[in-house]
Amino acid sequence: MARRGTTTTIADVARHAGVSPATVSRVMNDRFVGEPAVAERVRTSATELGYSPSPLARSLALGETHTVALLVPDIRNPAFQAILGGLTRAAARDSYRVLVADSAEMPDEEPVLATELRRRCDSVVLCAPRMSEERLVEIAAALAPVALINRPSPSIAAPSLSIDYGSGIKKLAQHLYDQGHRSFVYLGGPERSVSNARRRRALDEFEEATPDVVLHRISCGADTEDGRRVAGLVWESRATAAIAFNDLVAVGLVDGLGAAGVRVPDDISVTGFDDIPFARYTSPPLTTASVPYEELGALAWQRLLAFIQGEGPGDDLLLQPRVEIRGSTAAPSVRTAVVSAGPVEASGAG
Amino acid sequence: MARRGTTTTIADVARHAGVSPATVSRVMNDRFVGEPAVAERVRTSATELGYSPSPLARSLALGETHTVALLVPDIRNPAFQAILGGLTRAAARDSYRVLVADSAEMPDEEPVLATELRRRCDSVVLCAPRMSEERLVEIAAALAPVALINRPSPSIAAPSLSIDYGSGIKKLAQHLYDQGHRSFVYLGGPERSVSNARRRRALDEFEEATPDVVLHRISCGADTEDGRRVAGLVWESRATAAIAFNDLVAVGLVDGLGAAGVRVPDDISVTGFDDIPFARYTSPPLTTASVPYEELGALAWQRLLAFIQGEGPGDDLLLQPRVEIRGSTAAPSVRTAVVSAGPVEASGAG
DNA sequence: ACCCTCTGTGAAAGCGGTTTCTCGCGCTGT
DNA sequence: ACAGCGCGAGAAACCGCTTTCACAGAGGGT
Repeated sequence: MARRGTTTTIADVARHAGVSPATVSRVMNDRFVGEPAVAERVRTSATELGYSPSPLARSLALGETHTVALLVPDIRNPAFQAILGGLTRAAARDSYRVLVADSAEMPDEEPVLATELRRRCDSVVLCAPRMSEERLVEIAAALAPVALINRPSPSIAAPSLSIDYGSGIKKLAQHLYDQGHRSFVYLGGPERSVSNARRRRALDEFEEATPDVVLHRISCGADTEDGRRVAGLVWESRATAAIAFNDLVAVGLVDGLGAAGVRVPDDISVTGFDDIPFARYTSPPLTTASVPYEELGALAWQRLLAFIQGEGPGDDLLLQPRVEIRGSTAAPSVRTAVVSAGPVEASGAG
Repeated sequence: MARRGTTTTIADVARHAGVSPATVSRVMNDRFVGEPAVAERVRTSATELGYSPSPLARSLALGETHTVALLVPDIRNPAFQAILGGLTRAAARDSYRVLVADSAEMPDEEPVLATELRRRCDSVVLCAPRMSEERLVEIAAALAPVALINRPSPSIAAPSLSIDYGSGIKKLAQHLYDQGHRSFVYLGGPERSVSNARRRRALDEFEEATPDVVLHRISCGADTEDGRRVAGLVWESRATAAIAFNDLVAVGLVDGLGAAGVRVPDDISVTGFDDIPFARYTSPPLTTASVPYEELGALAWQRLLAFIQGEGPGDDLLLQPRVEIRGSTAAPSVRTAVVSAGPVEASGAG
């Protein structure tokens, strides 16, 4: 904000043009219907004084800010950044701005953060909120109109856009199965992540449907470092294929395995999830499920705008990931499938 | 914004507590000095009615929004995303929020965008603005207090934080030189990028200081796709080492070269810049100059906050990149240094 | 008893716009 | 000539909060 008295206000323009503030307002908003000469006078005064209306004052008077908030659990996560990018660019086309906030993976902060954000904005996009369904429903009214990404909620009237993680993870598992793998290990994401729960459930179903498969589960996390940390555990599980929560974990896992002398995919296959821009450039290139996050952000905006403008929330959108088969998966080698001791000398982390 | 009349206002609380709005305001802001019983009454009324002050109205009255804008040329660039992350988290600690905007690499949009953003915020951080110095000076007053990232401007009183790209690129060139390379090609970034100019100038100096070096220059871009596109040109230049504008370009280049059968670093060495999180996981891992972008964002906030609070802008901060030597650089092979025709059959793109 | 200070609270004027309501004026119809 | 109408533009209320200023009442000094 400029120092008091520094900026030119609507009153200054009105005085300069010899009209009332109301007239200036009307001219500035193309709502003026009177004599063209008056409008012209106002316009020249405005440019002469370098006037532009205060968005703040307009927001207060109009009750709309042309701003939308995005709340993510971790702004450093490339997937969320991609969503942010898509949302920002799409919203910009309708001259909306995006306010970002990051709950730093603290679910308890989310409700208060979201509510506070909402007061500054016309709407808020909750991206993969970790808060409980109960809390979500609690604050839903205060947040409306709100959009949900990767967190469908049956009891809230809001546009909801999600990735079908279940279908994606099943496709990945099937791909590994088709290659001959029978012993899998799943590296789980954040405990309270809904998308993690989706993956889990899908794997449960997969396990049930294919009884000759053994599926281990490790609680891991969502970050590269998490993947690296559990490399030792993964190898010790003797699974021939690791299904990582996401690409970051997969990349960390591959790196951690490599540091311990385990080769991918020769000794163990690894899959990621998300298809972050760099997944194709890792060594080896990562087999993963491609998720159009940027598009997800853009679509969220599209739906949200319609919703803001009074249309219904629309049906839940469930985007299908597309499996990208790359170099990090291969048929299990006989050796690793049979020999119990692997090429690891000192097994990595605990 | 909520529908008119839906939210409870300060007047509602005042009425409910049997006091004046002024008193409520004072209580809510811990500026109340009267009878404790009154304060207590107000507080219970407030919680009972679920009241929280409108940030918008406060902003208008107080002349401060507790919001800061970040303007970047391309929100999808990981370097800018890292800066955004650092800024967002640092600002959050002081309960400030970040409004993001993206000029989509259109320099002419920047001044108007920045000015508009500034009206909504207490301050704006210009990240690598592509606009001319002239324009920047023109709008500086309207933007103040402003912070500059990767774009020092001698004539503007503002905190300025930059990466010493010149020093970084020289270190990379020196590293290649030490390995025996004498023929370099530089893949230039966006024409109007100041950081690109810095790199260019440093390479000019390097060329002058080491006369036995031949340095080609290719105009490229800042994205993976740009790097891939010029792979053919790079190989045709017969340079034994390619210095890419940044990691994205380097990654694209390596990929484009690989597609044409050129191996890195066997046939040609490649360096990037930035050390994005994935640089160490590419194939081969990328030799690059590590830049602490997240820290840059955090430091920017720190300086900006001090500046907002009336302290001086402080000295220009020049962060030194640290060269990370990885697998994408090696001594030039005799073959590629001598033989004019390379392993390419149909040279890649034009 | 009186004046003066001090204290707790409210009234009102901002902040910078938008919008409803009103009013004066020139025009038309009879 | 006069009622009625439409039109152009201003006055004023309002959005929700902060803050200055004023004021009533309590308390203390002489």
